Amino acid sequence: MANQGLGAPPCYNLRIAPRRARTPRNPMDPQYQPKSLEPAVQKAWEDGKAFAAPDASDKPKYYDVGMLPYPSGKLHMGHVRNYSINDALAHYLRMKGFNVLQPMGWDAFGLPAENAAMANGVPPAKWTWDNIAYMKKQLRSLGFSIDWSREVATCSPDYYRWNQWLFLRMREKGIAYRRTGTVNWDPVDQTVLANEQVIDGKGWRTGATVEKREIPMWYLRISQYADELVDALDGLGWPEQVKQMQRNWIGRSHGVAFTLPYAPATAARMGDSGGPRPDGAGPVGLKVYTTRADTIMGITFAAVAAEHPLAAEAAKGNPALAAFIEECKKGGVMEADLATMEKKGMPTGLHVLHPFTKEPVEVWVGNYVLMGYGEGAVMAVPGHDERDFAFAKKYGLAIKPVIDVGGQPYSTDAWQPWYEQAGTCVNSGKYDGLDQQAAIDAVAADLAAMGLGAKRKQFRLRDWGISRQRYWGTPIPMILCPACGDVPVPDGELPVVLPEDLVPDGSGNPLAKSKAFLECRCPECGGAARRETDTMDTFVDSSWYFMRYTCPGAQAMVDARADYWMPMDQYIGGIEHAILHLLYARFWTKVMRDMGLVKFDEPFRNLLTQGMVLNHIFSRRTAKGGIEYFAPEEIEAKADAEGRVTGATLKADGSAVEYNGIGTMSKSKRNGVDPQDLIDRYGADTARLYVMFASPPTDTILWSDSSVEGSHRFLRRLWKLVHDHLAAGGPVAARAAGELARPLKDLRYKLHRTIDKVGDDYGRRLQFNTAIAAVMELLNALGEARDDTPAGRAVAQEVLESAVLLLSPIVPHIATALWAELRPGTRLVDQPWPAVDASALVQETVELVVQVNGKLRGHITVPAAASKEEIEKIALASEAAVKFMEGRPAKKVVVVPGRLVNIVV
RNA sequence: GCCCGGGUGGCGAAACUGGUAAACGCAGCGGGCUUAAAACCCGCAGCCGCGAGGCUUGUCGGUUCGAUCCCGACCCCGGGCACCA
Repeated sequence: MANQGLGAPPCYNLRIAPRRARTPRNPMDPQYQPKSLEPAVQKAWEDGKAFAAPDASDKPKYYDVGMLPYPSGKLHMGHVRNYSINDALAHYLRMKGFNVLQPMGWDAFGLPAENAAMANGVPPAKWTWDNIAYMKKQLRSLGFSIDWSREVATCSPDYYRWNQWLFLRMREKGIAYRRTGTVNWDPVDQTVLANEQVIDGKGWRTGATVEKREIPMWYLRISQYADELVDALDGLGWPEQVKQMQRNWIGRSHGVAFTLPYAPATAARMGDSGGPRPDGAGPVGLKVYTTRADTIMGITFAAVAAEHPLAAEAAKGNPALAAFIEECKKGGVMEADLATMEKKGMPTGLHVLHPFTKEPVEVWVGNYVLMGYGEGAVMAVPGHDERDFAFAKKYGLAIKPVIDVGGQPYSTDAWQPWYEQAGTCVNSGKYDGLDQQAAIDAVAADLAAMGLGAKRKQFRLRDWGISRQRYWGTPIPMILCPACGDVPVPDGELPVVLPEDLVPDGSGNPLAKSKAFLECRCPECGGAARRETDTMDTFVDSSWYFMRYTCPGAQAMVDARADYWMPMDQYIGGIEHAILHLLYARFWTKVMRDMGLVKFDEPFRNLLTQGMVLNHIFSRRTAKGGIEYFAPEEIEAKADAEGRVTGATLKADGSAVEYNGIGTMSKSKRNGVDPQDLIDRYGADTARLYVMFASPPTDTILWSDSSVEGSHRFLRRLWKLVHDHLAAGGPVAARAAGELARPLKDLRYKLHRTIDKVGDDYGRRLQFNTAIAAVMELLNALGEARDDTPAGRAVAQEVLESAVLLLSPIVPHIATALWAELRPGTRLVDQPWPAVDASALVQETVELVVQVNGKLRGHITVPAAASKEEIEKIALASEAAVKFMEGRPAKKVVVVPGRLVNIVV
């Protein structure tokens, strides 16, 4: 408008729409318009198949996978965070010359689909496939460099047939087997409940008190691989934290298993003499396992789980005990609940004998003894085991200290953490004075000599129960024949296809009511038979999907292409999967290896566990006693001065709701944040930049959308810097190495330091927030060093090209557009990662900090090559040193080259 | 309860191997540009103190010339605990 009226009658000017000067300019838009720019860039990638990964290449391969999403309906911020990290690495490694594969798929079986079906009557299959379609659109709009030709949905028969096939192979090898297991039972709905569906010991829909129930289930013998699963952790490029969690989970311990012989009356009751068996099968009595055999002289009672056979025997003719055992069946099976329960018990009236003193020891039933670990029975040493101690205090049982820890005084008044530390045996007869290991060895040897026991390696890890009494999962390919028993479905009849039109109603598995599915012929005798209606745990689905990505359409479970891509180079997903999913997938891989299907031992070479994206959780009880959740945006929350939420009401009607603290974003708790608003308002690049800049990937973040604006502002600034540079004379050749005057030399120093740092952040540290900050600093420095001379413009060109390349893994759309303008005729996707110019990093002087007694007092500038002695001299002569030494002599001078000088007076 | 993490300005964070605490950004304040607003640009900014200076990384204690970082105890928050995924 500045040239309004120039050379033309004003009346015409009013009619001409674009009143801006029509100077020849770059065809690109001077405004940053992600809405139009991003789809155009995405289309160009798609048309050029820019991210299709060939199954063979001269380049080294890099297989980069994000844990596949559950198709819950919409993406949430956790997904954006996860796949933005994956994608940044994928782009970075492509630029570093790797053949990169980044695939995507769907963990499509699971409970939420059944819940949705119950809520609105839509079959789980339709709900799931609709969600997949929507979420795929969202992922595409985020512009991730995914090779979509390899997509896997675990609910498609082409995929789950191989779950069934491998299950049958495992059964043949005895890895899959059937036995009873304990489940949560809702007595009102007459159905098995998932742990998640049990809230405070009650069914989530009915509010009824949950009970434990024993039912037959299929198990996979993961315990057979326990040693290898522990030992192989050492060689993995995983966070130490995750390896430690897996080690503790597997819980390999070295202890002693032995028998506490029955006392004579008990032996008679148990129908046995109490002596060694004539058949040599070992002595009869109560079998226990302990890692603390050194405390054996401190036994004051024994305790068994409520489910232990001895408890059942003792309950005969003891109504009080029978009632207690019955009471122990109340409540769910969750370990957290069992462990926090008040310790309760009851004497059985039965006795065993201490193996060495032969004194009678009373056997109790204790609700804190787990049937699933060891022998389901323990020798109780309240003096040195916290749980035994609490139990003994409650029931007035004797507490006998038998370990001395550094002479500290023992008191039975209250438990002290050091009571369970290793020490020296006391009050232990012949073992007195022995240290822990010597005592364990001696006790084990004596028990062995008596034929009562031996050292044993024990694991905490239990076999993997895969049976689920649910519809929306992989059918277990077994047939139950009244004549032949359990009969496997023949390979030729796989897959056993899950019908997709059933709608669960909350009263058990609809497969069990579907004649079409249920009724079949026995493959062995041809008689009428029934199909197994249990389906597989969805962790089966996620135990090998990453192998199937590598060989889409394979006629076997996997083919040779899996050997090219696997093992995976980088796996990224939430820390909540640190144990179960990652352990099961490792186990599954080893089984496949032992069957000759794959050649590697471990599936995931490197692992990044991203922190959770957390949000507030609000809920309230329903009239029936169940629970319902509310999204944070439906809530008006009140907070105290420290920002803690103290109360909350529903915006709609002002009714009170309960605040449940903060927790991970999930569909079931309704506290996920849909990133779609962000994408619609600011574009994918801003959303991606924001999640990457907010914090390091391993940190948890509490959701807040307040600083998104800043990320968008930065991209606009970048856009403007490039366009201002080009407007001042078009693209020029970037600065090559060579001598420059001071401000430009400093700018190039900053540039190449930044290239070095950003590469290190992407490639080694996997920390992106600091990489982005470094580029921000670089662009700030460019803005300050405005220089329109040819040399200045050449350095500016180099800085801008580099900044675009450095940011491109995180914001690929804007980077693609800006690159096309900075280097017309070339494409960003063809560019390598920028190289560091070592000559730009040479400096003549360095600035050091001067400290007196460890406190910062001033700065000195010294030649980069100065020796420690020279630096010390300059520092002592500096103004700051003279002032703060106050004439005192230096007792000591610490020189840290490149950092500081500390003068101690 | 057990196992694994975390706690730094008003907020997100940085400090990578024990060496300048608070880079980079958000929010804020002051100024410029504008008729005005938006956008943009410049500047200020941990706390106390007029200042010199002192204090500050959940709390308390220790090691060290020097501690956000190592050690001990405690408090709080998150993840997992085997049928949520």
